[in-house]
Amino acid sequence: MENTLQKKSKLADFSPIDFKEELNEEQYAAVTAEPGPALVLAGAGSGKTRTLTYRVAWLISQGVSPGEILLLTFTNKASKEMLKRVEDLTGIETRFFWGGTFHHIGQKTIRFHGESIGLQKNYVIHDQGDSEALLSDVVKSINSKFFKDKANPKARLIHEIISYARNTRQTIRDVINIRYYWLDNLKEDITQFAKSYQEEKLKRQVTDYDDLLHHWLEILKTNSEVATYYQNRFKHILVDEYQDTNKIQSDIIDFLGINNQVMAVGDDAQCIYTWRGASFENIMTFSDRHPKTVMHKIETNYRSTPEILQFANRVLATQPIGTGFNKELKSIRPSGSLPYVVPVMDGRKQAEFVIKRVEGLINEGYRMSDIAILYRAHYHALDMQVELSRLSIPFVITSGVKFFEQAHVRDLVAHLRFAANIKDITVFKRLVCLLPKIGDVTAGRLYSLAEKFGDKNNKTIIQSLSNESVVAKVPAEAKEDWIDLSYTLQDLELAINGPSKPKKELSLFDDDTAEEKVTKIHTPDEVVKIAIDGWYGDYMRNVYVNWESRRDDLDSIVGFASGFEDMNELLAQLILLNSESSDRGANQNADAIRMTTIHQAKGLEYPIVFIIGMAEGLFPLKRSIDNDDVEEERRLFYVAVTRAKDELYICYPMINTQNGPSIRMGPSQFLEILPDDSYEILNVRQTTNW
DNA sequence: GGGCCTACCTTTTTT
DNA sequence: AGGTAGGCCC
Repeated sequence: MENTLQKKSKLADFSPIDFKEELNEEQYAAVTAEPGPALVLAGAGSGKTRTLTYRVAWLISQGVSPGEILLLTFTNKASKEMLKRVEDLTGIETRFFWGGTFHHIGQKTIRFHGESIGLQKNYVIHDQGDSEALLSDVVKSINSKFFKDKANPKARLIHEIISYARNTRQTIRDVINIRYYWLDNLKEDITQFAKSYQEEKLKRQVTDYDDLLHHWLEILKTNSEVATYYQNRFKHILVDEYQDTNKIQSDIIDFLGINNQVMAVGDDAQCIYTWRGASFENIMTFSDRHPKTVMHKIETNYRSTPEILQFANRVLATQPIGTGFNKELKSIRPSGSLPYVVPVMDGRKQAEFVIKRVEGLINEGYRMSDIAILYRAHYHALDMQVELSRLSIPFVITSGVKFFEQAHVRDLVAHLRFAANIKDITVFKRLVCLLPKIGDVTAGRLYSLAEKFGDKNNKTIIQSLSNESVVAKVPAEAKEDWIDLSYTLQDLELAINGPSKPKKELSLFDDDTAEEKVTKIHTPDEVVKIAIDGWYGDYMRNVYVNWESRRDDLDSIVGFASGFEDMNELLAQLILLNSESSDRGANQNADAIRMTTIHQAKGLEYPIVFIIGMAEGLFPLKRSIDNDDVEEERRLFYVAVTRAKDELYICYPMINTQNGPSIRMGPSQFLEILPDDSYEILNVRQTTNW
């Protein structure tokens, strides 16, 4: 009770919010809804995030404490945006809420309660690459010749199948029957691989992304005390982008929301993650699973001109009948120009057009940061990037090479991860394979050797690495590096865990509490610094021509780490935030053109939007057409279109020069199907003087 | 057998 | 720019 009052007084420092004044009627109804299950259908640009954040503020104003609210989102970007706006609005720091992506909250729950399913607090998360590497090892250990047969799928595809099965909670047999029928003869093998893979991960104390959801649900289901705690603790569960939840995510929400406290917010027309198991069935059947659900529709669009909205509505109207909830966005803005469709010769000409038009827009008074260039796939933006760089036009690209996926960043993080969890042989291999003459096989052998030596002599694996008996088996050319690396790892192990605890049970006479005081456990940023100053810092100088800029990247991780108190939390974030893009070309906050994939632009808005590569085969992608996934691409197009506030340009190259011989292309079927008066065609040759 | 080097290809989207 | 198959060397 006192606690609640304190939080309220904090809010009181802020000017009180006049909910009625600041929201429209539709929004107000959703924001102030009575407790109970609610489904908020909020169309694009209708103030979905606004509604969500005001809902939080409303709940706080009603005496709910931040700790009783769970905020779930789908992507890091959405989560960051939402938490920031909640903080701006309520003045309450975001750390008082449980908020973040599903994976983030799952990770946290497992960190607290993982023992019951066999995971220690120091378990480590594997990213895509690690997961595939481990799976590949598992497959080889079961059938050493499996990958020798070129007809067999690669680890990547097998992982994709296993992942899809888990996210949709289907058996691997079913998934293969439906989506991978050509692998029919491998059903049993892959099922076996999946089982062993699962066991191996547990043994190694690692999880992949999917485990973060799976173990989370598992803990809730098998541990009624924990389940009851969270079910009662979270008085309000708010789920953003509900249309993009997959089966396991909706199961988690349903389970946590047993007391009818879920408010799901979403837009079925913007479901664009079915390839990851998202199912807009979830949103369509929400009220069946949550009886007495109150539905709120928010359809007033504040973002776009009537012309752009009409275009968007027409795109939706071309969906097959009965695909989603009926909705029609209503604009309140004054009329603007029709969307422009711009045929261009090729990627180069497309870039030229965009740049020329950008110059015009700047003269009209727009800022660079008002302009976004959206595309279906990273590689569609290649020409664009080249031209912008050539003319030194500032741009921020939130796609392509991801910061945390670059080799040197992963290498550095591998040090920390291995020191934190020495059972993780996958990450060990990644590290020592950097040394000359050490490959996958030798790395595995050396690991076993150190493990055995450690067991016998009551030392950790890392302590054993520099022992003569192990070093003796290291290839001559690698010895020097090996020893340096060992010392660095030993420093890290000490810095992370403090003085070594003997691996076996403590003897009765050990006074480990006294020991703890001798060496302090370092903060995460200090640990990162140790890693950079260790073996790797020297190594990278010899390997990378541009080692200085890479070194800067690593140094920036020290800064990132200083925001963390707990090493495990830092490591989890380093993996889960891997979509955090590097700010190449310009600073994130700089006045620069934004370039992103449509997926990453979801939830964002820009005065001016260029959609490039709007040709049949590029958007929808040929592959989607082949796989019968065109409807999802259409929703994606809808998302792209509804990002625009004032002006929308849709360009399509007529010749594809990407790989090999030039191929003629036509406009996207999504354009062809629209009535002619939905847009205006711009003939580039006649419009050279904007 | 194991590792290295070169040429090729990768991916559609994210955690 | 990073990962990988195929050919070659130890």
